Amino acid sequence: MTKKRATLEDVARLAGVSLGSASRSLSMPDEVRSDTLERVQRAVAQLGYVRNGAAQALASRRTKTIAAIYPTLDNPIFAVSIQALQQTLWALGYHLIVASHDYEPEREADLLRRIVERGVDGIVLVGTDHADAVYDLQRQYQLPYVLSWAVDDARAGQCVGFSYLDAAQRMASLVVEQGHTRIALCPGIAASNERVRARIQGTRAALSAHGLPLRNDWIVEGPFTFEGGRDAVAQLCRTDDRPTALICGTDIQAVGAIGECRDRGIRVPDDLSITGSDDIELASLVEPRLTTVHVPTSEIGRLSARRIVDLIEGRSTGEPAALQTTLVQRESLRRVGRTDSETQQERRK
Amino acid sequence: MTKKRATLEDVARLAGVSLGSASRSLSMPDEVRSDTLERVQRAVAQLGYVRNGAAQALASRRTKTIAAIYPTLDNPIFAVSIQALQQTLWALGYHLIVASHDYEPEREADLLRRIVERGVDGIVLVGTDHADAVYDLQRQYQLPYVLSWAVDDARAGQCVGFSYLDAAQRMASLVVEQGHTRIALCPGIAASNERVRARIQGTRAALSAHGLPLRNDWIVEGPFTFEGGRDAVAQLCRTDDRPTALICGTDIQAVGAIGECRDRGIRVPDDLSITGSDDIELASLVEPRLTTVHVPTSEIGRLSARRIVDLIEGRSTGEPAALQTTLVQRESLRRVGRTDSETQQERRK
DNA sequence: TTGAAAGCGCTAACAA
DNA sequence: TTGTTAGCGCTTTCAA
Repeated sequence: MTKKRATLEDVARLAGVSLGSASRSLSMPDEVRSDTLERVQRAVAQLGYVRNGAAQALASRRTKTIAAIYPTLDNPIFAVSIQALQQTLWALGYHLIVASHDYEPEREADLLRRIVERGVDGIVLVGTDHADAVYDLQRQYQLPYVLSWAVDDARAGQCVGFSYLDAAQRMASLVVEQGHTRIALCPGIAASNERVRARIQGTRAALSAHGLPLRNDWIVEGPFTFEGGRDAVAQLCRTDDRPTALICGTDIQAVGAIGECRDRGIRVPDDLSITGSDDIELASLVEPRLTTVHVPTSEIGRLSARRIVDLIEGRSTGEPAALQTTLVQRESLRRVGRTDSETQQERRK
Repeated sequence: MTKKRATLEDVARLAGVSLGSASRSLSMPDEVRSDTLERVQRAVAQLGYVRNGAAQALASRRTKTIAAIYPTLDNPIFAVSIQALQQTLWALGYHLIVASHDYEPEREADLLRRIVERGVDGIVLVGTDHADAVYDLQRQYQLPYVLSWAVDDARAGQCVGFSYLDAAQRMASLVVEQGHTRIALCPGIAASNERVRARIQGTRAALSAHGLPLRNDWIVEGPFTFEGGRDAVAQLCRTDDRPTALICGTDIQAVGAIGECRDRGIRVPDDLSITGSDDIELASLVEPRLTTVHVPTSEIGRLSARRIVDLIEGRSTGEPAALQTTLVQRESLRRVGRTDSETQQERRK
């Protein structure tokens, strides 16, 4: 039973062909005569032969595997995107190695080092903000790479994402248009995260376009977790000088914020409007349902997979530069100074 | 710059030692004299040498990578578990390849075939219910494996999980103790999923222990999604003959069910009590907060990682057989025939 | 403790 | 189209 795994040589011998022909039958079936192919296939079946990936990788210098490094795998936004990435990659014949650095930039370089050592054909990263060591490794080993969740004119060919700046700007404008002037922001943690900085910048731009300030003490940084949202509300409650709207960087934070409001007896949206971003499935399930911006989560995974494979296989990539986002209006954001029933009437028109 | 990646031979030459010594310096540093080691290390640093994983794998027959096949990567329960699995595996020096079969048993065998071909040192699967082809492959290639989210006396050494039967039984008992007699179940989809079947069995056992039936038309199978929970409520609403409690197989379904109830004007828990399972973070954020069973999600990932590595490295695994779950009582389950304020008073005692 | 050398199983260039 | 053969870069006996 455990008679040592069969090798290609065994297959060739049994099929009565050369090693080369056997190899070709598997890798380029149309470059061998059909009867050769058939004999090899029969031998393969008979021996229950399976390729040895390591040998193949060593000889061909291609591992058929991609590594993806995420901040974390359990944020739903990434989980959904990874699912699409993985499915697409497998369909294209690639394996996916995943790793996460927990928002610690130095860890990312360590991970990448080990990934390089192990050998992969390409890497998928998140965003543009990486330690120099990361880019150094990429360059040194000529690793094809894709920056997902990012747009960057200088590296358009390797980016798959949307403009956080634009999304933040539009959301903030919407909030202002609803009559809010006292607006707080819970954007995430800005250090080593250009997406968070873009959010702050976009929000600030929108507010100042309407002559409103974005107060520094109302920019509450915190992690992308339910807890992060809770804490933001807690912090804003420290004084009586409170905002009427809280723009959160992610739906997760927004849901956490809503939970904290409920626990504190703050009515949403009556006392405080709250908005999110991402439009995760949960956004339309919480009470009140979340006003948010819909982002193409799965699409990013799918396109990142295609893009990295195109890059590896030397195909030109004809995908559009930046993906679109759309505002989704639900009940968690409310026109200022208006009662609930008025808002509902408005919505019915 | 792109002067061809350095090999161990280059290192050996530069260090003035043999290939063998260079190799040993990297893999078994205490089997070489310290000055040899030092010279090799210097050469490694100078050349910026990194191992070639494929060559190493080919020669040593160890890939230092584990593959994990999940039903899906974007269910929060799996995402959290994968995060822990991945972190622990990396800390132990292993890479993680992930794949998902979307609850299609045949796909799992295909994935595994490709994984075997590629070469991994071990695999992590979910549950015990797998196509014969999966176990055949495992056996044929002598692949060390761990069944996560499972307990099975016959394979205790490869299982890391808790008893779904027991958990379901205790939850159902709790519901009965709250005075419910009309109890529906939304357990997931039973085909190819022993965990779902255990839930049904456990629930039925608990009900019949109290002389109650589990009506077949109140076992509403559906996917582990928000939508699955919504649909369950929708289906139960088709007639006026309705349950007073709905036990969901996962918190995700429970949250979906609560959302559907809200949309239909069904008050939870007043008109319908709803319980979940898993105790995901969200469970305590929704309104009403979810009564559920807490399961050791991260622990399963962490222990699965340790277990598979122990198995691979021939260490004996001294972990406890089954992990524990605990009931978490919150507001979504309510004593029958009691008003909301009474329940709250009860809770205060 | 070290060096020499034989593979590991496959691909790809070359010749036939 | 096929066979031959030289590696791919490392690990691991085996002797020294």
